[in-house]
Amino acid sequence: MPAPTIATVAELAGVSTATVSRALQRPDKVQPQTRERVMAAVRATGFVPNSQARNLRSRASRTVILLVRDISNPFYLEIYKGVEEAAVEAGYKVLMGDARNDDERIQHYIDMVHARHADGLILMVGRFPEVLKAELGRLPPIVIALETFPDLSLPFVKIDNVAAAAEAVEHLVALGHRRIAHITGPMPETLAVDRLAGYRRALAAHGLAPDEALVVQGDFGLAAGRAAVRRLFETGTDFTAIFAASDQMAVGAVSELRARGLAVPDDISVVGFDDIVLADAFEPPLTTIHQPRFDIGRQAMARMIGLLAKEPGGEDVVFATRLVVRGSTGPVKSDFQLKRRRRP
Amino acid sequence: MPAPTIATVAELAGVSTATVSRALQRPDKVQPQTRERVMAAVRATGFVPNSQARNLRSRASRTVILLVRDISNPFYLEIYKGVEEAAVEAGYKVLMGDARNDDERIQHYIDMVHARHADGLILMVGRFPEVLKAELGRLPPIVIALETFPDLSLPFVKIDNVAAAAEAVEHLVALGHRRIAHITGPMPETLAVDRLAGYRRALAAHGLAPDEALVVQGDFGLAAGRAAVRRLFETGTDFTAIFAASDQMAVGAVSELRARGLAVPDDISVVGFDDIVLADAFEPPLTTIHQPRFDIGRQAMARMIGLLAKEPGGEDVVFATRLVVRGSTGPVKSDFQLKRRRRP
DNA sequence: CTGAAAGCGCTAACAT
DNA sequence: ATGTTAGCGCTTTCAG
Repeated sequence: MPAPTIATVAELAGVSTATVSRALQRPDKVQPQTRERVMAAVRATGFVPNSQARNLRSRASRTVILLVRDISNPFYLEIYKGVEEAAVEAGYKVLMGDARNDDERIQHYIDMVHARHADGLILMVGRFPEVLKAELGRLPPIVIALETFPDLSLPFVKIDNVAAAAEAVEHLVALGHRRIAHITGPMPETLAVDRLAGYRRALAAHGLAPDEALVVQGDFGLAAGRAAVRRLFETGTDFTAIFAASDQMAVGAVSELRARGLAVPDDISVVGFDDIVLADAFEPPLTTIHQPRFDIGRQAMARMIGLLAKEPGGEDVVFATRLVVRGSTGPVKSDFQLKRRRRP
Repeated sequence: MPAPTIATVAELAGVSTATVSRALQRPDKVQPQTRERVMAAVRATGFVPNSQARNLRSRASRTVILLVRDISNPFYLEIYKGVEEAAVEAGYKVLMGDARNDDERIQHYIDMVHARHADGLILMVGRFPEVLKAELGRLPPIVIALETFPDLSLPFVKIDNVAAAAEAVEHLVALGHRRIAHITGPMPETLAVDRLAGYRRALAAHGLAPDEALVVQGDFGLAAGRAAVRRLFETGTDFTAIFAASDQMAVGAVSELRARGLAVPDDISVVGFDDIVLADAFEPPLTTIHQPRFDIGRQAMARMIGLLAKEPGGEDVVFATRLVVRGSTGPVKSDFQLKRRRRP
């Protein structure tokens, strides 16, 4: 037998299809006893409304695309969880897209909004997609999460990266470190720029002269952390601590330091950023900046729902971060120069 | 102005809407020059087909739900990537659902198939959902990935867990270990059962007597790895190596061993399962079983696409795994008992 | 090869 | 409060 439609239910309940629709969508618009008859018929037939027909008519898909920079980064998992939970509660679906910094893929996901596969876009990508710049006038509903694009005034949910980075560096300074290296994110993305600014601000606040040799560019990935440490050694730069703009890079840095016979934190202290799931299981447990990922996800989706419902309110939110001090940072060692010479 | 529809294009091209539809869907069914006129009109209007209207008519959603056991496990990321890539290529979308071992959530995702939000289900959950058992006769298209449910004959993509687990244990035996503990997955799920079977098979193959005190149940999560080690100590069980049924548990176990003053691999060797992204950045780098996650994801989606297209073929696939030997395993130490007494 | 016309299953507008 | 009617935008017969 074919799947029951609204007409099947209407016939069985002895009402019109419009009444069935109303009983299901706006129960208060129909008399209790009629509603009960309809509900009984729904149960009897096992009717499930066809969402496509409904969406076609109501011109909505009740789907949101979460477009992330790089799906391989476990950082996004907790965010997705928050987004998904808020979505399910509100009867929305979430498609997660992997931007891979690839314009073609980004275009693909944006086209999906035009093709009515999705109603809106939660962006967590490093730069504002070129394809969207072309049509700034008629953008689909967009919420920016974590990232920011200074020129645009779009609703956002984020953290204060400058302050968080400064806090991380303050922590190292308080431990006596003076030669603090920084592994940045991919410049000139705002995330990377802001964290670098926080690093510089903290140094300046303590009268420490900036040294460009201490700043190495990365891309948030594990391999970049390793490469950055290699580079610091190649340039013969002295340092006793590293502030990495992501945990993945911090982990890579620790791994490379160790390969060169240096101990963390005994020889070099390392601070990360993100507090990924395995940060506290790592050896040594990683000192890092914790972000309330789940809440960020939930809030981003909540804003999106407000946007789609054309509700007036909706405040941009800046979430608080906190420094989590674990085992990868310790007091500076004065005999570092000696140890350094031992390396192969 | 409202979004252009197929009628807008038809008018501009001076053809009927049916011809526009054909030019777009089955270009070979329309004369080259007509097609060119249509395409020009499409470009001129910026027309994007409304997927909802199309799907309503063609009774498909071109969407697949990937239902995973626990989204927090980074293990699934690479699988998702594989699924998503195959999906995008074939014009499909992927919704990732978090089962959380919660029947209500699972029900929610299954309802989505009935409501035509999705065409099929790729299952990566520990047990076959109760809600589906009730309707074994008219199941939606389902592909089982990684997991297996012995009673059901559904298309699957998996690895040989028994053989892989046996290989892991063989490796420990070859290093001289005789007292090898095993931290299982959640019993009685097939994944956990199979890996335990592989562990036992390898022991038996070398004439090592099974000892139930060496087997501790876990749930694949980090905390379970820690708890399992605590339990081994509480029961006063002797062991020189651990085979954990997941990397997350292996990491938890290492962390707990270290907290008790034991070194890995000097005092205890540890083998994991999965080869998660951070496995080789971990200290010590984790010896583990590598699974071709991306390919498993791709293949699962490929099978689903075949299923939906009602193509005849479609072979069940068993992917090869491989043992990756890193730093967390080493030769057994004979003075282990002595060290053991030093612990707090 | 192309056009006319009939829906897919639902909801919104307009009646009553 | 309920019913009637008219589509949403597309694909798919069926004719020609």
